[in-house]
Amino acid sequence: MDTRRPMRADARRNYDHLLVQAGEAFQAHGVDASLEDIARAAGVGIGTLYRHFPNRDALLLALTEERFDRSRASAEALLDAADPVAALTSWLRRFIANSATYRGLPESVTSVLTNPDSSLYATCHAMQDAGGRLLARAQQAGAVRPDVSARDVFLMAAAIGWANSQVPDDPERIERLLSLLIDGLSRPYAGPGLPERAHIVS
Amino acid sequence: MDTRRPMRADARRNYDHLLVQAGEAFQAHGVDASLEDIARAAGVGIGTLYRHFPNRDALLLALTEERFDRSRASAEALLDAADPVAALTSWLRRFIANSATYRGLPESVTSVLTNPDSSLYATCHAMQDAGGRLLARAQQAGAVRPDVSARDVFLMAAAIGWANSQVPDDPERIERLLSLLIDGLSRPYAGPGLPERAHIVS
DNA sequence: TGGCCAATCGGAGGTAGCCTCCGTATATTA
DNA sequence: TAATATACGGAGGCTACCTCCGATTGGCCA
Repeated sequence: MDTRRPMRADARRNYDHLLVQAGEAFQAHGVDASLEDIARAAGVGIGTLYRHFPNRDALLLALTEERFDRSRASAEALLDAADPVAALTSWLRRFIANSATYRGLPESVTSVLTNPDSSLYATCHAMQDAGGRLLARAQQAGAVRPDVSARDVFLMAAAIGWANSQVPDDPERIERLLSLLIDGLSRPYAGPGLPERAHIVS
Repeated sequence: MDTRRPMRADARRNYDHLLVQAGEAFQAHGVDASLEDIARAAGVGIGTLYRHFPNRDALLLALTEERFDRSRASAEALLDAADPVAALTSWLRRFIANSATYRGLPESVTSVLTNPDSSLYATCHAMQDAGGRLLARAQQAGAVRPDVSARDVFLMAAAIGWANSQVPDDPERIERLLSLLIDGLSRPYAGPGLPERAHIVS
């Protein structure tokens, strides 16, 4: 299948070092970390970094693609779960954790999803589609309001990841915000009063 | 009260031009717009920009302070409104619109709120405190779940502003996402089943 | 083993944006 | 009109991005 030669030993070594150092730099400084620092930390010239990874996104791709693909697989597995809302919740929790891996990653994820030229586009869309099926299932079961789109749900999930990275660490915060989102998604009590409240105009 | 002399006429003129051009640049390119471009557009040297506004935040402050202060006043006025949830909703809508004025502004707002040295700190905190009283009132009325903090609510509101700026314009989106948030905040129907759903672990 | 060359390396250098500093220009006041 | 406080402007030092190409080297073959 793969007709390309294997990498030369030095190239392979540098590639691996770069990935390790990029991971640490993104962890420490967010996805805007200096690429020259990464090259220096990996003990290679800046030209070598750019040859292996022609832009910042390529580096991000190499570091995150597998994670996003596992998230897609996880969504597909959860389609068989007993409780559709629990399945959706559990998958969203994972999606949020993924997109909060590095500071600035939620921005990249949402921008990738609207940019077909991005190398992560296919992976992210497959993940989103799989999540969309989880949402549709919960809606068909009547447990989630039917008027909400997958796009809006993912946006909100990414937004929770963003929010969490904006303020000092609080290990419980993601769970609290996710719970707010899930309650908002859940089909509200259809009695008098409540469901209309959100639509009152000022 | 103000013991300072009035600005020299040329200084005043330049100051005004800079503000106008900065507003347009932030509108067009987000809060990371090039300051050198702004100076050029205003017909002044970069040194003049920095004398009037020692850093980017000072420019942002001058452009947004009044808006945030009006938001505080609006929160205080809404304390007398008949329906506490409608009042909170209406104020959050305004808060979101304010923090979505420029791309990147939600980041600045959340960062200002955790940085007492920022010149916008006092204004933003006053606004947040006023909003917090609106939330407390809705909670005391039993219409909003009591276990949610003002901090989390503002974070989510800022996150909605962020989300909206990440993807192509959709005039209805803010309203849909806000409605999700409000439904999540609203005290859920206390019958069997629903309220627990959000807390199921994977 | 030795030599060749394609693959790989490295960093100089051009671009852009940030911000400071200080010699020059000018609005204001007397 | 002259003196002076005030304000101007942009050169220049810094950091980061990214490209290009001469120097280097790993791997293969005789």
